[in-house]
Amino acid sequence: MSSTREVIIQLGDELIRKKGYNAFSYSDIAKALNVKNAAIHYHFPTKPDLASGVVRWHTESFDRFVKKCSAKSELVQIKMFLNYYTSIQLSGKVCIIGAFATDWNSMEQHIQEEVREFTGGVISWISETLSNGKEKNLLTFSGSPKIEAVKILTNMFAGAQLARITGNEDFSGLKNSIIEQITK
Amino acid sequence: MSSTREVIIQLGDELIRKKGYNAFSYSDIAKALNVKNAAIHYHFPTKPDLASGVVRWHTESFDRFVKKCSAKSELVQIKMFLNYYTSIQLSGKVCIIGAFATDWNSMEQHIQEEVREFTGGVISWISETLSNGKEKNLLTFSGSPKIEAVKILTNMFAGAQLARITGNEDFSGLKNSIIEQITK
DNA sequence: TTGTTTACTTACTAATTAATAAGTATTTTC
DNA sequence: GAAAATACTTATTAATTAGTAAGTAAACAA
Repeated sequence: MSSTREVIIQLGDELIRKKGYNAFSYSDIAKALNVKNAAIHYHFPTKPDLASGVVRWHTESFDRFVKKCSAKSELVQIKMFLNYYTSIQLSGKVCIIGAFATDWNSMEQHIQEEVREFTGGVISWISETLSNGKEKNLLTFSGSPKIEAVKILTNMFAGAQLARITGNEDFSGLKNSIIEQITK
Repeated sequence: MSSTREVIIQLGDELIRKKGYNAFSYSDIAKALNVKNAAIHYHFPTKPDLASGVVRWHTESFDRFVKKCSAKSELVQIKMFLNYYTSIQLSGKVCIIGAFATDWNSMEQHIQEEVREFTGGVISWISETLSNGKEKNLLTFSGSPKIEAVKILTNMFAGAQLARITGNEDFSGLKNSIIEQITK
């Protein structure tokens, strides 16, 4: 149960989402852990292996999130999802979907598949949550749940990116506007 | 007026928006132009100089866009803006704002300022166009023009990013939903 | 206790990177 | 026609990169 492996994933995730996949190197992680580069290669032979580990961590993390809030009302679930993105924005990161999207064409196909699957899962969850909420008359929106889900996701993940450039004042406005949109 | 300089900017722009700022090198451009690396350094001594040239090109390009559609109705202007993003998506690129946003913390402060100014200009233009359209009863939306502008921009620029991952079917749905939202 | 696995280090390679200096041919300017 | 600017090439540097091979020390398993 090497905890080093987990710490490497955490540091890799932070670097990918703060600096970008192609802007960090194994030595960034090695220096932070006070070990040699080869120690990182021991746990993750190649950089795509580390990327894969990071994506898997997000998949597991999102599964835990879904489980954690499954008992709450649909409105609360969506609000919790928006809060997750707020914490991303406040920590100066971007989400893993956005981080990989811009570097997409420099990523291995294998990693693309994993990111694709993760992203599909997130969109499905939002869609279903919106759909269930509408059925129970807890949520209101026009158009298909899928399109509404994509709208919310793009607002949030580009919101976190945009906040780096223009500051964070717009982000909370964006978030409130989404809640208004699906509750009025 | 060396056209090489312009071609380098075009190639640099394409590489930044297709592969990412940290995923391309001067040799990518040099090979495409069939010249030596040093020839690129002659026109743009450092990589941030090239990034600056690319951002300036986008600023001038956006100014031309604003001028070109200033005589049209506000609805048409917004539609033209959405069409611009559609062409980005179809060409497999992301917009310059999104491209720099994810690599933000690996960019020089000087470049960050230029991107910030460009982004501010884009948001202002959307806001004002929405605001004018509302006054003339051509457009309808709840909330402030600024928030609505940020919503549209995030939908579009994350939409182009997301389309890389999930395919382009969602993008047109997103676009239609925005038009519906501001016209009904 | 012996052997094997784990988690590293040391030491290295080959490739790529951004960047510079010095030289050259062509064009432009005075 | 001389001087200077333009647009490169050749050649090189120093740094960084991802990745590997071989060795080691400690924990663990039979």
